[in-house]
Amino acid sequence: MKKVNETNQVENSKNKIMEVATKLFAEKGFDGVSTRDICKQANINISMISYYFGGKQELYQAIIENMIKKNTEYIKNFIDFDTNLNKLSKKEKLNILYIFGDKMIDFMYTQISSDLFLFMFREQQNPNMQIKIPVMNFIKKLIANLLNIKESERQALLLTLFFISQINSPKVFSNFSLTQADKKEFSKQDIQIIKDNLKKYIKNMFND
Amino acid sequence: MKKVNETNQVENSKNKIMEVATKLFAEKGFDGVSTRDICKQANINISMISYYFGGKQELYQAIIENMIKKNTEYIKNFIDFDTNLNKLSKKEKLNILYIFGDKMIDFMYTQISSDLFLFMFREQQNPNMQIKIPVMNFIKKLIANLLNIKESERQALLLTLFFISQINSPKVFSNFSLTQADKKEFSKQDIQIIKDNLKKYIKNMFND
DNA sequence: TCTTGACAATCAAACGCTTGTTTGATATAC
DNA sequence: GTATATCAAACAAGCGTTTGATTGTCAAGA
Repeated sequence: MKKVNETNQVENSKNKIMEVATKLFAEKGFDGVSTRDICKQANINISMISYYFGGKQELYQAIIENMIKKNTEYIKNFIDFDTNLNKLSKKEKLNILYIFGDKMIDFMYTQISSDLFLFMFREQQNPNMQIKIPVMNFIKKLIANLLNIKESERQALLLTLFFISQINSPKVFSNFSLTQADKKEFSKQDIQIIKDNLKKYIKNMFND
Repeated sequence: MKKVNETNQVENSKNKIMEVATKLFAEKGFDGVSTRDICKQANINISMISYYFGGKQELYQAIIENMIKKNTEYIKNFIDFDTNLNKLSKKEKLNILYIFGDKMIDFMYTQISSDLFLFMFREQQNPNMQIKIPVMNFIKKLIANLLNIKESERQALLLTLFFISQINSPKVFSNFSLTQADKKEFSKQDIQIIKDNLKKYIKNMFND
């Protein structure tokens, strides 16, 4: 049966699949989720994943690319990736780092589902997937420009910044918690504290 | 055929399975590894996983428990979990935190395979597994004793400390790297820098 | 000392089940 | 009437586990 031949209908089905798949992949990882799981929860026929995306792997890829694209666009609202770093003062560079941390945390709480970040987080551990994340590359350049340190330390610094902002997302936080009592959402005050801590960390890292 | 009826032989087979399984689970996650993969690499018959451990899930559990036990024993060499925290000064408490970070980083580099940590790291994301990690609970108590802050912030702080020390393990670091060039081991100097940074972070967190 | 029988360790093969994907039919739209 | 979207059913491959046979070991009895 052909429902309604408007692109909307197709996009609705595709989006529904991606939405459910994102949630499930985030929870259980790529191998932990079956195409049947996804289709059942999305109320969509088994064959549609292959029909729309080509296969499970391609659906996975599509989700990650979509997520990175959204994050990149979001961060671009606050940080200009084309900035000539050499023309900036140290204070200005540091300020970009503050904004980066601030906005990444906001992004996790408001933009898209926080599942996406847990997803991205997990994905980075998969050696087979080497998708470039423009935001990360820019920040890495920024760090390189700020500090005359070895590549390895630069990388460690970048990862630390990235992780600190991720760890504190409710979803990630919740999954890493030790007790049930910890499994709660953060308040706005909590978020502010996390932001301040991250800022302190950056300041401490680059000013000493 | 019965090879040699010494417990050694049995332990050798069991250890071989655990060793290979740990490596593979760390690389690809629980669902990403098949029992056939494990047995093939370990040069051991398919049926032996069920024979020795009961099944794949039980093998997984055994590995985690073993890893946590080793880590706990190692850390106990440097930190007394039974210390009455109320009798310590703030400086002494901070010192325990420094030692904790220091030794955790050392542990990742020297004790056992660094795979184990990537494993544990990933494992913490699995909502179905809620195994208690004594080291983490002690540090949490320490933080609670050090700072009169809300539970959520305490938890965030604990996770941040734990993650920072984990992120910088060569294995984790390597998997999170953006480029091939980053995929290298750290030198002793690098490790010292990481330790110093962690110490600065702790100092900054608790002294301000 | 030799034989015997219970037991431990290992194996190839088979089990039933789930997986991702494909198929061919059917319904709808323009 | 052609193209699109959806469906139930079937497909081969892979999964974790079990089976039943086989081999090696060693203590006990002759």
